[in-house]
Amino acid sequence: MAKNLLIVESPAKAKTIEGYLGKDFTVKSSYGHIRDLVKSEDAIDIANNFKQKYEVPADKKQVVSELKKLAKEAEMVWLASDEDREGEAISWHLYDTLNLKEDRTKRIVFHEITKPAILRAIENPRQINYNLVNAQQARRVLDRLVGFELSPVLWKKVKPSLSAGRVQSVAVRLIVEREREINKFQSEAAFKIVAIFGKGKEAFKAELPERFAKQEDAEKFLQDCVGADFTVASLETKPAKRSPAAPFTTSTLQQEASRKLGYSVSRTMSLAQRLYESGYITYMRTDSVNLSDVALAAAASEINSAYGEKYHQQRKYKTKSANAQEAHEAIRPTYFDRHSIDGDNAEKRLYDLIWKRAIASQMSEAQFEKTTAKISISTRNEQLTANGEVMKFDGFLKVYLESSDEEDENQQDGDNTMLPPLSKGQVLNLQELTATERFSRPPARYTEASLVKKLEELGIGRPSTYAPTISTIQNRGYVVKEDREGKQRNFRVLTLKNGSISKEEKTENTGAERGKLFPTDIGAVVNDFLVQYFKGIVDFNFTASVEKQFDEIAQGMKEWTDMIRKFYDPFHKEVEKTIETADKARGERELGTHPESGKKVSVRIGRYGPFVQIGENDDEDKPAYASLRTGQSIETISLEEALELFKLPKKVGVYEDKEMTVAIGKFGPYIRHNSAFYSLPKGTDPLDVSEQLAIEIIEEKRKKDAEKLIKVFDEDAEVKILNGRWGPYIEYGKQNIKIPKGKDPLTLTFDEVKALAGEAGKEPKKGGKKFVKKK
DNA sequence: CAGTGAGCGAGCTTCCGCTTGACTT
Repeated sequence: MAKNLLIVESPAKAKTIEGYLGKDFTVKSSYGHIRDLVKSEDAIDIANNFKQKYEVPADKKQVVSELKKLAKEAEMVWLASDEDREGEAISWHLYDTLNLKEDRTKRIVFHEITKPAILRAIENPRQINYNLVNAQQARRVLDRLVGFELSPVLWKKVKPSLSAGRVQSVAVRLIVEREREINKFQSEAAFKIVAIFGKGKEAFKAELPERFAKQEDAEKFLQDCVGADFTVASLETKPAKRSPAAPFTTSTLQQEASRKLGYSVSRTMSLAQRLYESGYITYMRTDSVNLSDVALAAAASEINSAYGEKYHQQRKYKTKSANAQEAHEAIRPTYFDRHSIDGDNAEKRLYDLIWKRAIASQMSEAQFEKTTAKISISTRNEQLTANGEVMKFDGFLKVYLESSDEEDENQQDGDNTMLPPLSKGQVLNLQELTATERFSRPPARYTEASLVKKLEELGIGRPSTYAPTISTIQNRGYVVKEDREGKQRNFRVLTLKNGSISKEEKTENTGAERGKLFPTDIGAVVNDFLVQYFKGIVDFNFTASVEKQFDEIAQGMKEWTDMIRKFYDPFHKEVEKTIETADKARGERELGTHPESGKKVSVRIGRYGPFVQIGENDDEDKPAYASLRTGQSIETISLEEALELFKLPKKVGVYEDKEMTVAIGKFGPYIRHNSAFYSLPKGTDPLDVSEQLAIEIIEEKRKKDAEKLIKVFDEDAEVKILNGRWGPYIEYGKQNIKIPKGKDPLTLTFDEVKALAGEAGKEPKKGGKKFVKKK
């Protein structure tokens, strides 16, 4: 039995370290926290100085009992959890739970998993820092108190099962407020002037820095340019440079993987986890941009041998975020000379991104020569500007270019172009001059990754929680990630060519979105409720201000119970007051009156989501109801759109003695007939479907289904074999079952099919929970 | 892929941060 037991947080880390330390050390992992507050109400004894009640969760019992056993046998236990608030608390929980003894326990820390760093740590043990532990307890207790007092308020005032918390509620607020900014945004049009001079290879573009708000001014400008002289008025050449970005942290990795590879935040994290467990990269949940000395040296030697010494430039980056805890290194390849890895395509691409970013971070800057030419117009006072850029030395750009969030349209056609040789006073030959109507753009909706970026800037959330937070706000129904179709918009283009001006109207698609975060109505209502009654909690600075106090606790300058008391008492009062006085929040909005009946038309949130109501609840004839459709919201729906909803579902006729009804569902418009669904062909207006057309659609679908059918097993046709997109499969009630390799679908017997259904272990899904009245 | 939409009834829900697998498609 080894004399020493060393405990870290992550099992992959434990493996690596065991290799560094040899036989005298057993290295084990705690798998993160081993204890948490109990789930029940009495987790925190508020009257008794917020005394906490902890328990070892079921899935950690085994880890704890193994560690207990090993600790008993070891001469010395080394607590090597991360050097941050949570890590210190993990060490203390271990100390307490494993019943460790002070003289046989040492606390050590390292920020990088390299042999020298580990050995140095072992040479410099210390004690558990209880100030830091207290800061963690304050954090934990505050989050529990906020979450478990606010959520029940929402259950009472909005809807059951909702949630609120220090982090998620701010994330939702950001999305709700951004959506409102976009909705109230008034786009302004202006004409942008672009000139093309010269021909063929010598051709280049110049722009007018100003834009014209009115078409007549743009037209006047083009008029004036007919037959005008264009002369190079000035020519300026300046050197410019660009420096590489810091190596990845969790948040920047998520952003770049989203922009460059199109990965969702959770996909990036699970791929990174696999790379980490395979030993290809360092730890992927980090807020540090720091590289170890070992890594700096390895990167240097790799760059020198692969690209030459002039491409190397050692750089040490400093974090920009105020509450970074920097317990780990930046995310980097474990070995810089490993240019590619074994793995699936997605893993390879992510590794490639990490490798390039880390290597580039240690490379020299790229050098450019930027040329600006100003071009005067004989008939006008304004000057056109042409920009050219020539790369003199590629530096880090040899391997990596960071992408940006803003798709700036000026950037795309203006920069990175070369100008032909020009001289001052040179007269230019105008090929074409255009005035194109351009529109100012609303702020961009958040993607998962840009939301993470924003949260990090606000100091809200941690590397380990960005991905789960994004899932939570979607799971609660506050936010949806969606594509939305854009709208057609006309814009005008005036062109001066060969001495004459032509006008044209073109169309473009605008406002189309892919994979963006949209608030739902329930998200908006919950947000407004929290902003109204708990402004302090959903304030963007709330986390920053409590973090400051946690820091003071960590430095021993503040008592954690005092801090929590000062927060809790007034907060709890607000909670009680709100429960007592606040009205139920339903986000109700009146749209106007029904043009025929004169009844009130309103929208609000109901048990099953947002809906329109025509008439009052206590009217003699019952009100009519209709649910809102995907993409519609309480806040933006118009009276006309609301009334449209009542035109469907619509009975369009009878076929085979059964009614056909047209309606709009989750997947678009459809015909319902005899409890079967038939999608309408694209482009068909659901209000315009005749009996004849409906019958055609149904017969067409049946014909196609019949072609797919291979074999029917029972009379009700609930079990059959079909030809699917990827080959034959069994339809077993509502479940689809794959036919195993080597089985011929034509010779399968009913018993074999039943066995397959059983093997798959697929019981029909049970319906939602139902309330059973107690007798 | 329906239509539903009051309050009542009983007993549920919920936080943030630190870690991985065990699940299904």
